[in-house]
Amino acid sequence: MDKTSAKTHAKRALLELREKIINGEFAGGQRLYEVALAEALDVSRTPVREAMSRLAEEGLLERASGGGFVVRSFTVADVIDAIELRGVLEGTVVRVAAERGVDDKALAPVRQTLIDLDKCFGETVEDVDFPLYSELNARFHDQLSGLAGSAILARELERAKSLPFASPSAFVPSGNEPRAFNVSLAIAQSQHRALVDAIAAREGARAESIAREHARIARGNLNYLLGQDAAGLERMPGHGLLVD
Amino acid sequence: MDKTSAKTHAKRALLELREKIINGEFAGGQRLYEVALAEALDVSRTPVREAMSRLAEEGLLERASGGGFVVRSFTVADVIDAIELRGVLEGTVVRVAAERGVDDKALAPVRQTLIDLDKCFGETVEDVDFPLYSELNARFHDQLSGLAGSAILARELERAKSLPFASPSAFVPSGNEPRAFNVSLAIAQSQHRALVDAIAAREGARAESIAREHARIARGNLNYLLGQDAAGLERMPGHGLLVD
DNA sequence: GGTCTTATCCATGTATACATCCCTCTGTTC
DNA sequence: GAACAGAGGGATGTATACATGGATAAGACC
Repeated sequence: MDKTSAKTHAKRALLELREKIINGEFAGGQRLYEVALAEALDVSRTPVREAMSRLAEEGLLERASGGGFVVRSFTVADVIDAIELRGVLEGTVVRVAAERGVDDKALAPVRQTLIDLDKCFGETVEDVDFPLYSELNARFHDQLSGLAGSAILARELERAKSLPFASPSAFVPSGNEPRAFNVSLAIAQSQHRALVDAIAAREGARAESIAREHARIARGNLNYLLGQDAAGLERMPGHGLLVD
Repeated sequence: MDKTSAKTHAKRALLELREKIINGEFAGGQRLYEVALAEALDVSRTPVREAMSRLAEEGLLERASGGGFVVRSFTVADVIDAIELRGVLEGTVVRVAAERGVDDKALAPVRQTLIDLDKCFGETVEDVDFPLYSELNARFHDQLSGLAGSAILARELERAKSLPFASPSAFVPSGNEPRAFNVSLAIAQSQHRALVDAIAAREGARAESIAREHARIARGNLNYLLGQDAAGLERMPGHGLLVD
């Protein structure tokens, strides 16, 4: 959706503000002033307040004690915990899905995504269709959310994934990465298959532990980026939210 | 805090609306209209919008697709899942706390709460100080949240506990309950002790599984209430949010 | 009689004027 | 020189008038 064509001013303000925050145009911890933003976005304070309120729901802003909003800031430790949380919640969803049972009909689209994901891998380790993998990976994880048939669990998992660096596709390499980075994609895909098998076999504990380990790939990739120069970490989605 | 003395109209509206929702004055799924609420609360639409936005953050309201808010509604299955979620998140916090280590100084106030909780139990099974137990139990669980030293995990756990029926003290009996109900309090307290021991011994897996099992007591008590007549379920906090 | 169109109403969206509160800076007094 | 008081400015809080858009009902035409 083109952000300039959003139906209401509040929606447009929401899209623009979210983009600015994620792109790091505001420093983590920085306070946002209604009047200044209203002028910058060329709307009145009312839709700005509405947008900021929604961003607080998303977890990108925090309400300040004396009123107003500040950009939420994250340390590297927070990023690690957010990834851990996502893994725990995905693990819970797939465990519960396995325990309660998922019929083949509901599992079919997930299996189709697995087949599509396989097609991202070519003859050699270097030959990977990164953009397609990233898209299909996101689809796979989205499909997982609903498998437990629990709106409560799905909702909180979606919430956990909404932080840009906690998204399942946050650390998918963009190409020309070290060999080990590419190999991790093949490992991830084998975990995808094992996960679906465990759900189908109603092996809840296995499904849960695979999901948690799967999220650890993201943490590993984060650690790799941390070992690079400063420019490396800047490739992390939402790196502008980092402080320290 | 007296709700009539809140600093701003928005805060007062928030307190009053939250109370009305939890007490079931609005049916689950019912749409809330700004103008009607503004008149009922004797403020303008602006603070009402502000309050509703915060209630949406809390999870008591949902934003409707075409704008506006509806009271979030829960089925019994949702209540079960919310309790499960709380157990999973508490489990994660205590596991991570155990893995990362908690020094004695940080654990001391938790141990003090354990000692205080013991004092709630008298000579006989029937002799339990319910109000005090409920208060101290809430304190114990609040203290757990911070043990992992993770703001991210603590925040999401607090969020999960904010649904009235998912709170750790939601199903603490109020007195004159069947013997089995009272016994469950003693079991819960023994789990409290085992939990703290596991954290101190850095036994993450044990701590996690105890926390999950501990949450199951709430589910058991819910099932007990479901087996009673209709009046039984009405003693569940937030029963007004239930549909079906 | 059915369907399409139009008018009206009601709810939220938006802008804006004004209120209020807090913080800061300055000036005066002891 | 220090401390308190008052003034001023800037931020959010609030009320309200008006805009907009969707749903619904009524009426007219086929």
